Amino acid sequence: MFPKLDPLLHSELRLAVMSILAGVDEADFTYLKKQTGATSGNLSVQIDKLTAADYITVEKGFKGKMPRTTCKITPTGQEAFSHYVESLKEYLSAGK
Amino acid sequence: MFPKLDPLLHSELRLAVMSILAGVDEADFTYLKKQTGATSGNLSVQIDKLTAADYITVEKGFKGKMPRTTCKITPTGQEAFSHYVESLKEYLSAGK
DNA sequence: TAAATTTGGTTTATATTGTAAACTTGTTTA
DNA sequence: TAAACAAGTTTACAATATAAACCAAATTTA
Repeated sequence: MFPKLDPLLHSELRLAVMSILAGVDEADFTYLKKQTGATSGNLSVQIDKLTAADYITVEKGFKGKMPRTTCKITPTGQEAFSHYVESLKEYLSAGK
Repeated sequence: MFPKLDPLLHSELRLAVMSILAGVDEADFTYLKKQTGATSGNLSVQIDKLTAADYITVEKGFKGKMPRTTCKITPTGQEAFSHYVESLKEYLSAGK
């Protein structure tokens, strides 16, 4: 009745990040930070976790002279995100 | 863009409990335990938290000779649950 | 009827998480 | 060249979730 929710996605910030990445080709650290309102530290940690799970990939480069970190969702990540959304719906609709 | 999610509801077990209670008049401990698959200890703790927030009320009585704990959602709880569902939708649909 | 088992929980301890604060490295600006 | 800023990372601490241990009363069984 209540499917287990992927703990990696059941986190406010990681979910927000995945939600953004699910809709765009790629997004960089600063963009994610602005959109989510997260602190750099928190964002950095959560990006690491998503990367470790192969839900996203991170590429580090430079924009001019400033470092730039670009994130992209992977197929695994897309799949996990969709699955999470489906699971969650069972929780939300159970009350109806 | 990404509203803050009520931390009390953004928890797998508490969400499941609230989801059940949102749909019925009342439910007792054992029923909640069966439906959610939670351990007694975990369920007990989470019920306490929901009670402390006045999201649910708990009534203790007896069914025959055995103790029985009955839970009911409060208007505050209903409201918080609805609000959570609405907030969450913004996360889930952002990727579209 | 005494011992073992089950029911219906609560308390406590521990492992996991989330998050903020402090730090680093390099860049721009006054 | 000193101060302020950008883009992150590391670290330390607080909050959470969860399992394990415990408890009391009722029921079953030997």
